[in-house]
Amino acid sequence: MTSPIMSKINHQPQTLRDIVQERMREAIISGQFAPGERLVERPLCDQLGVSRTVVRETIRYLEAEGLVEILPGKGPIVAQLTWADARQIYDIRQMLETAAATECARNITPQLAERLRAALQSLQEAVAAGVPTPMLRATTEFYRIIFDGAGHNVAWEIAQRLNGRISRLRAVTLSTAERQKPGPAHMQDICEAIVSGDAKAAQAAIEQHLSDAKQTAERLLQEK
Amino acid sequence: MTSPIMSKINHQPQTLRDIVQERMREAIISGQFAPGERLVERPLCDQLGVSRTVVRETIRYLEAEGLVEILPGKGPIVAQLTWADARQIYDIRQMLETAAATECARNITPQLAERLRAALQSLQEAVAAGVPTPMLRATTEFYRIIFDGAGHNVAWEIAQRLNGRISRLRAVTLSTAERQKPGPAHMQDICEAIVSGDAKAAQAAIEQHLSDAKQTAERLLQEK
DNA sequence: TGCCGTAATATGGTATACCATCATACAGTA
DNA sequence: TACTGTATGATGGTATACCATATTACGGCA
Repeated sequence: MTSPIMSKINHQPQTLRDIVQERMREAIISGQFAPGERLVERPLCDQLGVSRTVVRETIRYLEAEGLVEILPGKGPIVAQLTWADARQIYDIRQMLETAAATECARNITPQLAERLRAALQSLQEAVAAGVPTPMLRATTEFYRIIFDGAGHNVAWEIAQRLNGRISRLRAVTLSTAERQKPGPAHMQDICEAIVSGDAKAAQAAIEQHLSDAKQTAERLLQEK
Repeated sequence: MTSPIMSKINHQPQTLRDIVQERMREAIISGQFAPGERLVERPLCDQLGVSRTVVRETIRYLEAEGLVEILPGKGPIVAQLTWADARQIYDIRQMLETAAATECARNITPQLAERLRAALQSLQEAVAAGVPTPMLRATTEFYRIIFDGAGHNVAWEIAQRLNGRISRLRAVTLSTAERQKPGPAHMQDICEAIVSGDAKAAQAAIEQHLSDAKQTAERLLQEK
């Protein structure tokens, strides 16, 4: 009875909601809907082959996530990002990531170090290949390990949500900054600092990295 | 035509959703539903006099806020708070509040100082009266001014959401700690530090305050 | 008496129907 | 021709209907 064969089977009903949520979030984050664009429910339903119930519940969720805004009396639109908000998001990310890196450095173990190095490796390969999506994914994975190593799951959720809101900026900052060396170099600094348990250095590397990203983002948002 | 009488009238449709959202959030935060308690939709509908559509959309929103969890194949329950999560929440709050106080101190103006002092006054009166709800409200208002003065609206939203998740703890920590002097004293320290533009002192006061709250919270959650 | 199977019930998931409101377009009139 | 009023369509808000699943309760059988 205690054999793994007879352990509780993992039966996750995977509702339509979950699928649609995932798809719409991805669509917004990847820029398939422009900021400010109206999300008209019925066409979305046709497109996804589901009922309005599902789409509307999804919209409520994404609204709470900050990816969608509701214009009262009008309807949902894709959230628009101001520079004022973006700036704050970068600042908050810096706090969260710094704290996570510090704690992660404190908790460092050989296994954790190995995972970090592997993630860094993947990241560098993705950067070398130059394809945006895998780069973003690898970057996310790298940070996920840091937050995980720190035991900062709450902060991770917040950071992820914030990242969703600045996704458009991230896509561009990654493809410009990251490809031109400093980005991956920073990542390597961060990795090495954490692995060697040097919290101060990690903090500095993260600060450097994010202030670069912030600057690039500012240029982008200002010119628009 | 430029007279205020003929300016655009402020017509906000106030949907049932908004009302129900407010009510249910309040109900959860104020502890009218116990953590882990199932939120059965139909009874809620009867109670509130609305359709399941409205209740379900509200649940989706509160789920994203972290106040409600969905057990797959079961349904929604009031989110349960572990000490591991609570601890992180206090840490994140400390970062956000410290940053806000620092920035607020940097931006201090006579008007802002006046608003802060007034809020502190109200807070002290509420504490003197000893009624929990006004105390919570006054505390919230005090912090709101700090975040507002810092221009940290994004951080404020995050802090508010985190506060929702630890509301039960806050209610208790406020009624124990705050009434016994240190709480209000800390608030006064924070206020004075900001008003005099002393960011370092504000940071120290906030740290002191939150580490107290964190300790009280830990005792509470451990014993449960 | 205890266990198993089936029926009834509770409950969430999904689809659809209906209504109110707002925008738009068209037609009629001055 | 210009303006106004009405009709039509688009769209979100809300309610309801229906289905699938999971739990519970009860009754029959060994």
